[in-house]
Amino acid sequence: MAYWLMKTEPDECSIDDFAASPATTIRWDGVRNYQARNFIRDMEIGDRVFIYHSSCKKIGIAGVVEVTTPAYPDPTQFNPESPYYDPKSTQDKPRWDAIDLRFVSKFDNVLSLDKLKNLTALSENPLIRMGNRLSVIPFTESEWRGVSNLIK
DNA sequence: GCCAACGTTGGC
DNA sequence: GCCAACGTTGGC
Repeated sequence: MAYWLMKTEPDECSIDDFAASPATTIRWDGVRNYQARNFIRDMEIGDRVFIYHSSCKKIGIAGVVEVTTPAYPDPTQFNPESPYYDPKSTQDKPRWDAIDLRFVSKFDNVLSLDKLKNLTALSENPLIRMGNRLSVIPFTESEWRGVSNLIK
């Protein structure tokens, strides 16, 4: 099992959307960055994912979800109506992948970026580096544990 | 709303 | 294949 962090603007999709229907999966689509896509392709069923709320009031990690499918072609890339439409994608050669996620837990309080910056376990993690724009970030087990230890 | 960081595009 | 221009991300 591997560990990850995915960023989202809570207006778009937040931990509450997962918590609202804990038995249902939500498709994580619209990733349009090659590095992030490659990480999505590495994901496996059962992997754990921190949900990170960005560009909002309470910036930080809000909870945990799990991967319920292997990566598959992101349907929004084929849809001209979608903001994520990519005219260069074809059914034969899709460029972008999506994944399905299901609720695991919501933190009582969002674990603030400030606290994450002060966590030694994360000192090497790109999340806390200034100007970092990667929306899917792999976590080592010790990074994951370091964050999880702050929740309790 | 500002602006630094940085990925992507496109002309050469 | 270089690199300037441009667009987007995301914290503040």
